[in-house]
Amino acid sequence: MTDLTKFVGGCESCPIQHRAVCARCDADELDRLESIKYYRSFEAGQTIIWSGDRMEFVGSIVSGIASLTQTMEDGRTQMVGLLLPSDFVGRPGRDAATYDVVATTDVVMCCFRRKPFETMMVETPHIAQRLLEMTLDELDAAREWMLVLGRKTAREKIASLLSILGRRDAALNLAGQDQEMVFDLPLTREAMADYLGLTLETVSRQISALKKDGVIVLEGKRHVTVPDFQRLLDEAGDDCDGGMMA
Amino acid sequence: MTDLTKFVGGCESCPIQHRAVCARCDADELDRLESIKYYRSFEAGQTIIWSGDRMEFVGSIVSGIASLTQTMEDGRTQMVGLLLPSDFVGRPGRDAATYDVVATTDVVMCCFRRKPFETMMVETPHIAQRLLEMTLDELDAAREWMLVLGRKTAREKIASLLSILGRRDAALNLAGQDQEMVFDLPLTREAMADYLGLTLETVSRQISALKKDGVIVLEGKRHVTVPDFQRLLDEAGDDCDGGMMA
DNA sequence: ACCTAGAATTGATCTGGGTCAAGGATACTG
DNA sequence: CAGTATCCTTGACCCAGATCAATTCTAGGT
Repeated sequence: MTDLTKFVGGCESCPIQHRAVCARCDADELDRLESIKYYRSFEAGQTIIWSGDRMEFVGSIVSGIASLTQTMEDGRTQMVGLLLPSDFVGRPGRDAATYDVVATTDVVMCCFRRKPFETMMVETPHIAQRLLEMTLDELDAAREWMLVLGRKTAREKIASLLSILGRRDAALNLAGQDQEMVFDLPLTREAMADYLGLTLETVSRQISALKKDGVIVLEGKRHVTVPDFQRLLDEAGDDCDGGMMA
Repeated sequence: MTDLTKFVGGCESCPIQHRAVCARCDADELDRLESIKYYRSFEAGQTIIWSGDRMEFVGSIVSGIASLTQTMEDGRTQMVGLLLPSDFVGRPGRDAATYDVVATTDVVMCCFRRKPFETMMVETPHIAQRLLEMTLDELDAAREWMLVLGRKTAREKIASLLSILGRRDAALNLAGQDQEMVFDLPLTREAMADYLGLTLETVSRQISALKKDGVIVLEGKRHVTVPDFQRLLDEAGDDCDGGMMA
């Protein structure tokens, strides 16, 4: 269980304060939020919310990675969202969850009791404004992903995922652009397959192929080095940028 | 060119007034909107907005169907959204369009000049609230579609699309649930293929197969009858509902 | 150091849907 | 009412990625 005491100090030391749903709130508003908020942690693999369950809270990912997943009766599953620190979980105004939310790594969440949060959303435009912004970004990311799922080859899909993960990591670490890019894969091969609409065998084969071709260098199974990021983008089939992940 | 005079009467006679982004506005707010609004019509096949272009306006689809489309350099295209009457076009706060918007049928739009609209959004929470609601719905639809693109077979994809189009039509015509469902396909085979991540040949083959198996009855190439909607849902692989389209 | 279990790789084979190609069906135009 | 353009269907063949089946890594745990 992750130690939560380091967070209870309050919002002024919160690592996601500038990007989360509360980013625009002033001191008063943060005070009100504080009264309906609590922290929870989840271990890797644990399901945070089951699809169909009543949602008691909404909230933000503080640290770790979670995934939104949809499953058909016969077991086929598709990941429909990757939730990173500062991303918002839950849908105000809806009683029941529509997707499974699963902790991919250990996760700490900042939760708000749902009903009071919804009330507050009506009264404080700062929250709704920020949530709209974040939701529009997520919609863009989802649409970017529809192109990946619908039209890209397996190799392009892997390259797309790696470029997103790498870009995200670079943004976090403030790394320079042209230098070598290094990061750890936060996903298992199976999770990547669920994200990409592939089988885990195909994921494995394509990663091996990218390694053989020198597009990436692997150290162990998870540690990735990208010697030439532009090369990776070319492999992803992205004309220019390759889209963002919220 | 569609006759626009029937709309200039104002918002009180607008067919989408209860579902569009202005749905929550009171009379004063509608007056303000009126001052920055104008109607435009587009013919089937015409591109309403080009990806990368500066966006001069945002707005609502009043009648007709448009599609959001993404294209790779080599020509592969993926439809990432289907815009129906009352759906919102454009992203406030963004200068350049990220997708092509193409009129699938003849389309009439209610446009707002972008800059004044953005100003108004900050000042009148009713607009932002409604837009948030609509964006969340679209995000759900996009995620539903990711499952279709990533994990469903060609036959399931076609059945999914038909069930969405049928459901939408039924909602519009207030038809009873258990009776026969009849509607016209608003999309060409190629547009369906672009939506489903398939080729037009596969779309044609699967439609023929569904016809042969009695899941649907075709009259001409566009007029569809669904004798048993539950059967269609089963073919779509949807456990219960099959998801909504904004 | 050994044991176990999940994660990953790699090979062999199969198949759903893509590709290429040849017509049909409508509908508009002159 | 032929001429032609668009949309659609159908057939033959092929290949990317799925499926089935072993191994091989790697990280804990004892």
